[in-house]
Amino acid sequence: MAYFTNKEIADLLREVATAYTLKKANIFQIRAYETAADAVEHLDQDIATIREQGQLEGVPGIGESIASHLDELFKTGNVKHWTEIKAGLPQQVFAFINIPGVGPKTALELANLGAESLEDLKKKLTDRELVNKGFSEKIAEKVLLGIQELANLQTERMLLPYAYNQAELFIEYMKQFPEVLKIDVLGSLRRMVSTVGDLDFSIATNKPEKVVKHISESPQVFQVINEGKFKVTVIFKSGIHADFLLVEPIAYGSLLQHFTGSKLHNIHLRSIAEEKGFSLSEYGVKNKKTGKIVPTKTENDFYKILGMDTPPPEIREDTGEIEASLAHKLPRLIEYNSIKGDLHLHSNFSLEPSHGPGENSIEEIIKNANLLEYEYIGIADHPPGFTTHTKDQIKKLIRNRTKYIEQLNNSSEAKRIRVLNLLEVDILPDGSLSVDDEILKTLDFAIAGVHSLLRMNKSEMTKRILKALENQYVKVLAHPTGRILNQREGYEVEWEKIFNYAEKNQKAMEINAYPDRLDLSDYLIRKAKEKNVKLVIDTDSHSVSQMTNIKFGIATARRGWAEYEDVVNSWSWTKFSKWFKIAV
DNA sequence: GCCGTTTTCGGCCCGACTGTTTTCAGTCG
Repeated sequence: MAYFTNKEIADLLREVATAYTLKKANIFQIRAYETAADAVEHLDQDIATIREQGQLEGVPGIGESIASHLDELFKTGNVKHWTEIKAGLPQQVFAFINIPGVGPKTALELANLGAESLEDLKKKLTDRELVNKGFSEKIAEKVLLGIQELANLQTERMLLPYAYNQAELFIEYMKQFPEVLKIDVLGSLRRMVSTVGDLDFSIATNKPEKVVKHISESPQVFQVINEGKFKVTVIFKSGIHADFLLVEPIAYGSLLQHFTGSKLHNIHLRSIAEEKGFSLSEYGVKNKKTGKIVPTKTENDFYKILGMDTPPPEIREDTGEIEASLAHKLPRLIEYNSIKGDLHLHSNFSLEPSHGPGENSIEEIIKNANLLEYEYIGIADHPPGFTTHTKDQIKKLIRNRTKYIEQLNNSSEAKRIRVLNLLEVDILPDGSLSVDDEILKTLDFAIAGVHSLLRMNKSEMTKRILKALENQYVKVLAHPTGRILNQREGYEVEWEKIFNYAEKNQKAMEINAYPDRLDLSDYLIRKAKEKNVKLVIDTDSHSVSQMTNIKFGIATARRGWAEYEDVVNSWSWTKFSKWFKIAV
């Protein structure tokens, strides 16, 4: 048995596509491998797990043949058929195709001219050795830039909030320019994917030349990579890559639709259009009989021509939204303004917490919660460390905070907002909690999370979490998978068991909106929703400035198809307190 | 090689930009 990550499998599939391309195979066979590579790369779960469950062929883009090859790969570590296809091609070709701007043909040409590795290629391009052998000078320059870019690419993708804020800044700047009639961010950022590679912008304008010039000359731009009449690619001084697509206002909706993607959504959409006699592009919907293109001003117009409702950008991943749009049965996703309270907030109350205290007082948090128009909030500090404090000390410290919160709730100033007395307790390796029941019962409820010994096998971790959830005072499982984006995968858990238990026993799963968590992931949110498990969206703020991160948690919930009924803290206080069995 | 409200065959998304092409190939999104 061998182990492969999704990325590794995607790379292997692309290598086969490359080999097929160079051996002039059927274009559709090549495309099938490329589609499969994209599908695997964008999966939100482990392909190895999917295979264990016998579900490989359920992945759109993977059919009987590729599924059996993948099976062979996992069993033996390689695939005979793929080795045969790749036979006779220089190995370095498969390294060169990773260079932006270099495809199969160029990669092979470079290898045939004597470049033996990326390092060697860089040297031989810089020395002009390959140019002297007849390689195009201009392309050589592009390849050198590409090699530089590849080095940058191998650093991590941007976290969603960072990408979002960077895009907002540039949009503000562009809006000052009178020829920019409309500007939006597109691509994975518009779909609110948890990490973002580069930024795409759409611009409606009647003077594209002027706008192109304005972008190229903007003080934020470090380098212009490509500059056409309707398309500009630049690198910002921040190192971020950005594409700008320009179109006249009458076709703006088509452009928005086209570059929001996802790619898989669009490919599926085009096959639907094909059946109906249409052809789709960023310029509009073309009637194939008359050859006439109908530009669409809005996305709604675009989808309407196809007989569809407009799916929210967050769910355009070809995971059922196209069928739902056609049937006019799209989910009514939770809205960005529908959260009534953030339950996971850390204050600076002197509780001598075991880890990270918050920066602000409970009063400051209340003030901010009022600005966000919340009805209730949860102060969920970490409890005092049980290794550094005696039981009596812990009890006393928590009692102090309980009294303090009671006073706040009784004072006239806090009347508008109900402050919940919570703690974020640790789930210890054996599934017990870091705080005794005697103390937990003085709270409104407890949020429990795994913070130590993250590497545990799947069934032990499942037992550990289940045991914690069995505690009657624990109502929420914090950041359930423990993933840290760009740093570590979540721990492995038998989610089906956890979700079944949670549904039966009124335990909520948290969607933690902290920028590098976004945990649960969109994929697991959808699984939870299908089991009718309730969710809460929290920010885990350690400073009041972080409380606006809630929108990224909502976005992730929307990506998981979550609706109002699924998210407990989108409910009014009356309904919310009833579900949590909080004495009013 | 994948896929199916024309399902086991016969189709398969669409266009911009670049380079060097004088009508197109390669790459990208």
